[in-house]
Amino acid sequence: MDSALTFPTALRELLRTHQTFLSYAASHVHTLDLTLPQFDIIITLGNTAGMNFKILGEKTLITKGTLTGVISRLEDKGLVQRVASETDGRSQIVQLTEAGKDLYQRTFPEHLAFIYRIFNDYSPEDIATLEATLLRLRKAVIAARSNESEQLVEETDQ
Amino acid sequence: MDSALTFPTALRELLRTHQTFLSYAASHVHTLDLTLPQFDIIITLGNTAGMNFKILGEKTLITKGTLTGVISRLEDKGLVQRVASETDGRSQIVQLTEAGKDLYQRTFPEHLAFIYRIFNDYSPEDIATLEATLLRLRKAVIAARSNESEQLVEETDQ
DNA sequence: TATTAATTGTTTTAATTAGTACCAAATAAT
DNA sequence: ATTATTTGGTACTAATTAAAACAATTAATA
Repeated sequence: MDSALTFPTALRELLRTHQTFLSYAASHVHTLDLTLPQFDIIITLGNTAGMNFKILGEKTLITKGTLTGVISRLEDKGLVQRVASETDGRSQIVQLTEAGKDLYQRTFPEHLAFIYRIFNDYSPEDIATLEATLLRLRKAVIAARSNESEQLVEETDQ
Repeated sequence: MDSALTFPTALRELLRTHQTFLSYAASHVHTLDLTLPQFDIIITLGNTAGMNFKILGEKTLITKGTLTGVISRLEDKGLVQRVASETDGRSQIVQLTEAGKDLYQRTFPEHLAFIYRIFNDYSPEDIATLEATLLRLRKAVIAARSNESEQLVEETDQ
């Protein structure tokens, strides 16, 4: 009767796997004297003409407040630059500088190889299964979140 | 030829799923005026006689430096207390206060129900598959990490 | 047109995070 | 018994994070 009284193993495993992966990825990125969020910006901007904070934040999962600081530090390192948008007076376009493009060209393939090493023993089908399993879980969380308001109504008459 | 030049979808999905879950869990925990790490400490200490920083850090995935601050803030709130270990002069035992036990008893079942709502459409087999899929990925990351030194040797003769 | 509402990015605050250095206590090695 | 090493927790720094408040701009509406 006590099996329902513990935190779900699957979710603990999600947290542990996430942490293990981040630390693996960071071990490579730190050799470039960059943090993980900083490198994420570099590879997101690579081979593009740049994008505004809103889009960049959506792609990297970094919220706008944090993004201001991350971009500023990359600007201090001379890797990205802010350019005022011509079409929207509120928008700043972030793009790689020449040094940023150089860094991207030089390090991204090597980083990808480092990351893909994880899937050494995975078949393409295994990878597809992994993606589907994670996507299903994310959608299940979103569904639970949607039901939150209904539940709140139910819980008021206790 | 360009399919290998993008960040793996499966890992992007891992990051997105993780973030979505954390934000879901936080939406409940914040109603208790606690942060996620703080609540994690409370439920880890619940129904135990307390434990030292080392074990507590391993269970919650919080590194020792961070743990000092989290425990101090919970102490300020009167929910946990530090007690010197009787068997090891270096160790501090962290345990719930009466107020902490009250909070745990009152909120943990409700939190679990909130979390388990995610698995509404999962069969027991689905959950087992999810756990196995995540565990396999974590072990694959650990394996890649182990091979890191060998790779470094190979890469020296370029 | 005038007003209101929504959007974009910055700022600020409190907390967490990883990492390093540090201290005291405990254990191991000699 | 002494020395060296390891271990447990704290202190400190730089960076990230979420959240809220804010100014400037744009969009929507009356």
